This record gives sequence, C-alpha cells and structure tokens, in this order.
Amino acid sequence: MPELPEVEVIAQGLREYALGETIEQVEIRWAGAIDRPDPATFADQLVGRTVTDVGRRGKFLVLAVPPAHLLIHLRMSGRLLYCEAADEAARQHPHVRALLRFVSGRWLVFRDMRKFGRLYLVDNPQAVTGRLGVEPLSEAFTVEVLARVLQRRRQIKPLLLDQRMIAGLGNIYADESLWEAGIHPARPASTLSEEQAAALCDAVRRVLRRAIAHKGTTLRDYRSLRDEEGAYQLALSVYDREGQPCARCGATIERIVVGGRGTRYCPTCQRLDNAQPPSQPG
DNA sequence: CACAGCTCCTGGCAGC
DNA sequence: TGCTGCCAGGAGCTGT
Repeated sequence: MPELPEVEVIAQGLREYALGETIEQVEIRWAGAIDRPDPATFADQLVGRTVTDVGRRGKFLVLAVPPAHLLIHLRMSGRLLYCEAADEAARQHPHVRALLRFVSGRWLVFRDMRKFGRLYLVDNPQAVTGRLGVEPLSEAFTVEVLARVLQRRRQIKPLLLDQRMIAGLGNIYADESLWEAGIHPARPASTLSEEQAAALCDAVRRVLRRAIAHKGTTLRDYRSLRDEEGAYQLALSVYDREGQPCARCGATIERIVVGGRGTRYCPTCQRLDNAQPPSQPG
C-alpha cells in the first residue's frame, strides 16, 4: 500500500523523468478511475498540457499542468509507471486503468488492480487536499501540533491514520512509528505523557525518513515509477512480522485489531498501562 | 465528536 | 483438483 514514503519516491521519479513532458494523448480504460471532472472532459483538458511541477501532499501526488493540477491517489494497489515508447507490454497489462502519452513518445501508465485509486483534474489542489492535516515531514509538525491532535479522546492508532490530523500515515507506518515510540496502538491518545508525545513525534519523522531512504516498502504491489521494488520491508520492526521476535526485547510480535485495522505490535515494549518498557527505543 | 458499519474491488487463501 | 466464500485495506459516507 503506497503511503507517504512510497508516494514521495514516486514524486522524486516524476521530477526526474516527467518534468517538462507535454501530454499528447489521454487514454482511459476504466472510467471509474477518474474522480473529476467527467472522464471525457478530463481527457480533453489534459491534452496539450505540460508538467511543470511535481509535488506531494499526504498520499496525493500533485502534478502542476498549468493552468490546472493533476492529482493522483494510489490507495491500495495503484501503481504509476513511466515507460518507453517501445514498452508495449507495460501498456497492455490488464490492470491498466489510464494512460498519458507524452510528445516524447514515452508514457505514464496508471495501473490499479483493486480499482480504489483515483485521478483528479482541478484548478486548485486545495479542492481535493483541503481537509488534510499537517505534513509529518514539514517543520509544521512539531510536538506542540502533535500534542493538540493527541487531546482527542480516541485511540492513538486510528488518530494517526486519520488524514485530517496527520497526512500520509497508513497502516504500515502507523504500526512502525508506535513500536519505535514504545506506545500501545490502542492507548487513548489523551493519556500519553509529554515524553511519549515527543517520542512519537520523533518516531513518525524518523520512520518516514528511513523508509524514503530505503525507497519505500514493497510487500506486494508497490513499485517505483521505474518498476523497482523498495527495500524497507527488510527493515520493518512489527508490520508483517507477527509471530517473529521483537528486535528490541525478543518477545513475540502480536496481531490485534484496533479501530477495525489489523495491527502489529510488541506486547512487551508497547504496554497499555504506563509501565516502563524494558529499554528505551532508539 | 466518536465510532461502528457499509461501500468500493479483487487476488489470495482457507475450508471443504 | 476445483469450488465457494471470506478477508484486507484507504477513505468517504451514513447512522447512532
């Protein structure tokens, strides 16, 4: 599942390859992939536009195609591939939902097995991203800002997954951040100590930066713009590791359901009460 | 405001 | 072997 680090790696790839490309043709193979405007208008309006900037907001890719913006959300299984004119196989894959052909002859291919991903063409990106919370890798993500989020009477993990609070965390990096900070995922947010809030703030930033450095996590579907796998799956502490020993204390990683989501954690390092974990995270 | 439940969708898997 | 049916999961939505 592409989360902030995976989307950031794709954005880096788009900056390297797609910047300056002009769209010559738009092909939509599954109309449901286009959120807005209607698919015909979407295709019409994109032709002739040049990609002048590539950004990311939360899990959204934001491509400036003046005077509009093309936003892409990959959701569960979406993939974005930049391929050569000769690469017909990439375009013929049955899960391809939409394609952009550039004047250069190269293609941007949107592939999505589960059909949850969406493309948006809007004048103002805020129309789509306006309700997103703070960017966790920006300077705006301070302990004070996190503390305000933590005042809510909710369990900490569903709060971390709420894009209106913090933009970009998904199931993998929420679990990883909570392990890193030594906090139980079902812990009521408002009961965290100041030290724990500070540890969580650090943990979120550290985990996301490390994952970007590893080019993201490939458990199943995720690939970079050039179809490369990430490497962070090799460095995961709890996610996809249930039944295996905790790297910090050796206890067995468990799976529970929190807020309806499968959740992996270490029952020794991440206690629901305030007891000290066996060692401080680092 | 919190939160449960539903929807979208399909490959993968368990169970028979 | 082959079938059925359940499940995960991001996010938006409704209802309580």
